[in-house]
Amino acid sequence: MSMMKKKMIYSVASVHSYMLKSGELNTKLISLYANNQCFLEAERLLPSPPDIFSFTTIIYAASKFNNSHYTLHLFSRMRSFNLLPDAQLLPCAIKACASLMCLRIALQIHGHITTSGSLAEAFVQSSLFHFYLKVGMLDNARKLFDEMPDKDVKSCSALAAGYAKKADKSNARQVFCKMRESGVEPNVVSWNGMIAGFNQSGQFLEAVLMFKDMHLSGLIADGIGISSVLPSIGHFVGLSMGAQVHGYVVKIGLLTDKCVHSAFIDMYGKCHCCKEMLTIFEDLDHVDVGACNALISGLSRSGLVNEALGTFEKFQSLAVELNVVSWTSMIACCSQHGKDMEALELFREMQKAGVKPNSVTIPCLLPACGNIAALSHGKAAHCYSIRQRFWNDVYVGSALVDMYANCGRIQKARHFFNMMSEPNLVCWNALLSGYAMHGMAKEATEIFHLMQIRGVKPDSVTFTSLLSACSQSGLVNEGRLYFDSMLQSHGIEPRMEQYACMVSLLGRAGKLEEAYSLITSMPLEPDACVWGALLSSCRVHHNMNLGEIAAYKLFELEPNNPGNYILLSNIYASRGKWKEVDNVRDIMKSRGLRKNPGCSWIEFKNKVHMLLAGDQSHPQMSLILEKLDDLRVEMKRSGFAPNTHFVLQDVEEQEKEHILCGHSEKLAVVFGMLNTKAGSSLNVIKNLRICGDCHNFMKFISISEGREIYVRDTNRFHHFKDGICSCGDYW
DNA sequence: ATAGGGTTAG
Repeated sequence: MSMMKKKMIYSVASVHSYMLKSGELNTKLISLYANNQCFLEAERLLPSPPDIFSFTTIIYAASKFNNSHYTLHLFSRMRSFNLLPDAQLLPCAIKACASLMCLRIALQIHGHITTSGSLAEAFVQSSLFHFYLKVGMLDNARKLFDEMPDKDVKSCSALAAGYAKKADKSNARQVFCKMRESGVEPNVVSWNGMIAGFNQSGQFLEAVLMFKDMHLSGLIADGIGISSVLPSIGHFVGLSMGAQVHGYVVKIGLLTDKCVHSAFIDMYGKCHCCKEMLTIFEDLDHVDVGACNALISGLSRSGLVNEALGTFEKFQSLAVELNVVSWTSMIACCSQHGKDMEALELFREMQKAGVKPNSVTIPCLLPACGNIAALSHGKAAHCYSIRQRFWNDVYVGSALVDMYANCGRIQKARHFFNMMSEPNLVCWNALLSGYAMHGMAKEATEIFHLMQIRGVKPDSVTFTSLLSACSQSGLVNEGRLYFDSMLQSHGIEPRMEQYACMVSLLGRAGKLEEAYSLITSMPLEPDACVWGALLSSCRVHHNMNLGEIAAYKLFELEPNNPGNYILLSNIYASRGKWKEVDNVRDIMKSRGLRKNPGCSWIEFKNKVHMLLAGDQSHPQMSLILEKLDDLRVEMKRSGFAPNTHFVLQDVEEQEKEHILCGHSEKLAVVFGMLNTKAGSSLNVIKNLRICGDCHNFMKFISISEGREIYVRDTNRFHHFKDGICSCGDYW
């Protein structure tokens, strides 16, 4: 307790004892205690039965000091004595509700106000109006607004800004224009409210237009307006306008405001102008957290992950007080750029540093858990969300659904989804993509129909998941119907992703010609994903003609992606066309792809091997064996690590796990092992989680029962049973 | 007795 307060109590106490002696206990004394924030003492002095005046005195004081919980407590206590508050007291309670976002009590008070007729009082009306604005119940606010006898600049601007914050362009504009028409000119605060509102609701163009209109109306922007419009410029309009505003700000001398600085750094970061961003940062007099955070996110946005990490560490060593935003940005940066382990580590350090993760931190962290199937970390984040009561946040919720699905726990994802009270489209999509990833088409279509029943409008992402689920399960007719319904029933123009899904759907089902004619007739210029889908299908069905067409398209579109060359050579190999295989290899070489053929060659070798293991009576058996030996020699000669598959056959059980962890081509190894007679090999990889150095496509494997195996690549889980993948692909 | 505007993380 401060000295001041101690002294105060001391003197208040002596007055108290004097008054007790003289028997003059009254509201003045209560007021004395309450206005010095000694509420318990004040409450103790309430007469019995308490009267309305004493309560009023304490409530005023509590409200004056923004003690919202206490204000509401007194209010309910007063009501428990059947004392009715007079109108003057109502705004205090409503203000407390607003600061606590307590809707329930506010609605009760509103009811009381309506029945008691105190709504006629302008100040009661006004406080309720602002309450509804604050909690975003615009319809209620609007009703009160329309009944207001005199609508001043403040209420008009507040309502218009409220609509802007809700992205309700037409209402925002309407209220704003009406205000001007009725002769009330908006001031800088009114304009700023509109700009900030539109910016926050993602109406970037609208925010910029408002800023321009303000300028045209002859008003000069202040720091708040500038820092509200800059993010929108960064998002939407781009550099030239940003630079214009920069000049304008320099001219009017506003480059002293902290937020303006951060906003400029952020704006240049969003436009990927790292040089300008750094210049502004270096010119700062004082290192401000906001500016640091904007810098980190700017570096991250341009993919400069190491620079961002370095900057972050530098700030730490400079003892800059890094806040939640700083840590969260850094975690987001890592999990977005493949540094998943680092993200988990940062989350730990953050808590060690005493910075409390919030509801934004969790959805930044969870993708990192999902990427490397770090289920225990994901679960810990889930528990934390429950303790902090933000598991019902839609961002947290969808990230949790995603994480569980990525970790192979699709039932858990569904279970969690069912518990959410108001899942939004992103949550539904997360669940749907989880089912798609697990190849559970039946569940995916059920979810899609449930969405319709619940009135959730699907978007492009929804259809990508739905179609990819159909594609994996071979539901050709259903997939076609869904694809056609996109435009016809839902008004969504199919995009590249959906075309790629359809090509894959038709292709996997063996309808390669149909897939090809879809490609040639599509209204968009097919990209690498579309051709890639065709090439993969051609590999599955050993279709050389279309495979060549697709592959050569891909060699143009992504000449440096070794995967395409490998796919084509696999098709040739499956047909025993060894000369063509060598040709492809030569093209690779000529394009400088020799650097890392190891992985590719092992993959190729394994596929040949799979073919061999799967079909002992292959007509070209001897040729294949011969080729295999050649490759083995070639591998050794090029100095690559010992061929995992062969090594595994020769080593002791306990060494196998070690070898698996150190190699990138585990997947093929796993497959190979399933095809070998040795059942014992399965024990070695049981529950083995591979993370860290492994190849992008092979993040982890999990094994359920017996000879069934689940393998996840970047997009989906593959279910292998007795060496056969449910999706029909080879691995 | 109440009341309008800001940056950075998803």
